[in-house]
Amino acid sequence: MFSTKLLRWFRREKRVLPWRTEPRDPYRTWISEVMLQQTRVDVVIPYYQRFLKRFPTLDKLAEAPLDDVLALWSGLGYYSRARNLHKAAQAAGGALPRTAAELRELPGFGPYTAAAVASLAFGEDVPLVDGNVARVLARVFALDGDARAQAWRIAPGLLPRGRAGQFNEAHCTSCTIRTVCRGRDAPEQFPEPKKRPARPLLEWEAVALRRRDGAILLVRRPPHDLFAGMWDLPATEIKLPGVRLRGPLTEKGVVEQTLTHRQVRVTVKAGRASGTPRSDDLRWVGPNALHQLGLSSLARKSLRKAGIAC
DNA sequence: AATTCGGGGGC
DNA sequence: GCCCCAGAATT
Repeated sequence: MFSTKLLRWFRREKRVLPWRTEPRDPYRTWISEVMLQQTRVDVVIPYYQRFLKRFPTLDKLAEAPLDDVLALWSGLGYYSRARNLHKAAQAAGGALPRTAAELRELPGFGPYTAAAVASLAFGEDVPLVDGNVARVLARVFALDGDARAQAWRIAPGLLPRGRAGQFNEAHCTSCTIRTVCRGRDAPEQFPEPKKRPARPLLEWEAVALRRRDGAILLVRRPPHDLFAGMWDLPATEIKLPGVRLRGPLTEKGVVEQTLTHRQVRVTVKAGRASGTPRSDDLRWVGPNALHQLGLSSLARKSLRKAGIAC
């Protein structure tokens, strides 16, 4: 009997990745590579489809308001990726540069993404190192210390000239170099496991204020803060200039979200209010507009806890 | 060289 | 609940 797990695996392996068009499109390659940073293929695909539908070209992305870009990124995490994507689209001036060195100048292009776009979409002979490459090379060569940095040093020598794109994208269905792999007998030892940092608890109280017509009061989170630039329920401690509370707040419950470096816990309250916010970062949002707004996953959890579909 | 920045899936 | 992770920017 086949397990459902096996079937799921089989389906995943057969799946067509929508950014692997022929010929390869630089814009699409770029978007997919950025979305795939720290994010699984299965999660990315629907986001990619929606994003490409809304921003089919570099120019469309450059012309779009940042808020629209963040809205399409809502739930994907690491929102600076979206802000940098937008900034880079505007800086590119109509077309992406064709070399890794030049791409590296654009915001959001680190060593990996620059090499990926240059080799996959423009055919440049440059190697790349992602987490997988670093791990494989760490095992094959028994690298200790900073495997990623050493892998970048080794990679150019492994690159078949003229086929960098093909080489960089290849994935191992089976390992054919076991016999020369120096980490074979202790694969878990290479690369050295990282020590995990503590995860301090970050806690605040937020309030879902509803106007008589059902609109919800949302605030834009400040830059350089967690979820920077995303919309959220206002914390009860912040001032709400122009907004008047109508009646008491009632507690609706607690929502939590585990992030890489923090555990976040938000106590959600609800109440009624009215008035005209005297700030661009504070606005009433109709219940039907919530789904097309740049909200973090935690913000959506908070809204649902307050009984608001989003 | 460390720290920060989200989130979901496997078990 | 605890594990993992397909990077970049900042300090």
